[in-house]
Amino acid sequence: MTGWRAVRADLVRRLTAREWRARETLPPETALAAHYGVARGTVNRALQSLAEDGVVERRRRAGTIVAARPVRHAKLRVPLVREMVEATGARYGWQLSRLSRADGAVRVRGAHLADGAAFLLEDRSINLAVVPSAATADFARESPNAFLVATVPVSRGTLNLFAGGATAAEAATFGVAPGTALLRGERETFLDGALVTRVRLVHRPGHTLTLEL
Amino acid sequence: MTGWRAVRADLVRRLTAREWRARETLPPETALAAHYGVARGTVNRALQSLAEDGVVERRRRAGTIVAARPVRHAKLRVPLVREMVEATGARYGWQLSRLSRADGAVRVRGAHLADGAAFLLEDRSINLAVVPSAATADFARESPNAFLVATVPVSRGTLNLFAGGATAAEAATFGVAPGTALLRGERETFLDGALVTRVRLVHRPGHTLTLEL
DNA sequence: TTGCGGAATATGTCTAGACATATTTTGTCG
DNA sequence: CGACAAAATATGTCTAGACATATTCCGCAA
Repeated sequence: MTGWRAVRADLVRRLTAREWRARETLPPETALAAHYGVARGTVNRALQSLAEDGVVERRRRAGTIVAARPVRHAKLRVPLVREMVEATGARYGWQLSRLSRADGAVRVRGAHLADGAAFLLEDRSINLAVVPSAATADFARESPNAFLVATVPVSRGTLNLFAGGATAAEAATFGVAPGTALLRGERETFLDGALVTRVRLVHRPGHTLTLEL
Repeated sequence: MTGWRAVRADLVRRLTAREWRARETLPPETALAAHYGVARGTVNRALQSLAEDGVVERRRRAGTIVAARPVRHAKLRVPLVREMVEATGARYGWQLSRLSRADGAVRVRGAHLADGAAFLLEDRSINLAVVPSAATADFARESPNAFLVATVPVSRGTLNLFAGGATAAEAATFGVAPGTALLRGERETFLDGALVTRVRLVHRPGHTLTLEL
């Protein structure tokens, strides 16, 4: 088998065999191309792939070096709420609890359900300046997440994760004692620098968030 | 400006303008190449980039469609412990508490410190079959993370995040009441399908893990 | 109508060559 | 020795063409 994946695989093999140490430079593309008997473009593809995974760092003229800290930026798969629920074999549902407007934003509070029981509480505000159609969306029927995914196709943002004790209301919702440790999150999504939505999430007790890298 | 980045940027613009809806197919590469006045390879680069970011999905013959769930697989930057500590302006430190061996693995327990105070507790086991040199590493001086990063340059794995109440020992270490909500993690790293290391992490009270996407 | 095989088509990838761009290295002049 | 210009070099990217591969489409036969 040849091709850029084969070249990449062999470079990974040689890297794990420690043929080159951290901060050490690999041979230039032309040398690797001659070694593997492929065009430089093929080696370039393989090395760019390794660079994207943070395994190597590349700079013009300086060459390609083994990254000092490998898994700096990794590719993760972030599961969607609906998928998380259905992965447990439960039926997914959404229940709106409160809907209000203030300061040019729609605020939606509700719960994602698994077989009718609270799975994830959500307190979201949506910027009407960026997403005017949120003013007329039917959030009783459709979860704000589903609405936004269909409305804002591409965006960037941050996700903060932390632990906190359950408030009295949360404890009642989940049927646990107040103060029970809960996984919380706060996510902000931006489009062209403008805040699209900010959401506070509270996972049900014992929930585990799995990230693959 | 031309080039694949410009093509990508314009496609993003057209996608955010909803020129094509979810599940709808974009024009084929040849048509886009003609439209932008570039070679097909340039359009291919732009579309592959969008596909990697999960904005579109591509299949041979079927064409390129707008992804139904945009942020399915996103590129995140996972911060290193040392960077997390130093980002707060504190001095980083590592303190080994226990070192033992069992079942072909080294078990290392210790704490990452911020200005001398516990920042993150770590209970790790390292598979000696995959990393024999872990048997002789000096984990009192060097944190296992630093050792592994230098020893195993490329790997894949999973990270589970959840919340849990502080045990009596953890509460004493952090100086809080037992049962205080703590952010916990369990990370497994694999190399060629073999488990390299498994580590249980306990963050200090109030800690926030930030992921950028 | 249904099943199946071949034609059509969109993406995947490779090649060879070329030029662009960012650095580093080297050489020259004070 | 130091500053600065010129040369060298490694990666970034584009092009045009070609073939590979997966999938869909379509027509024909049972």
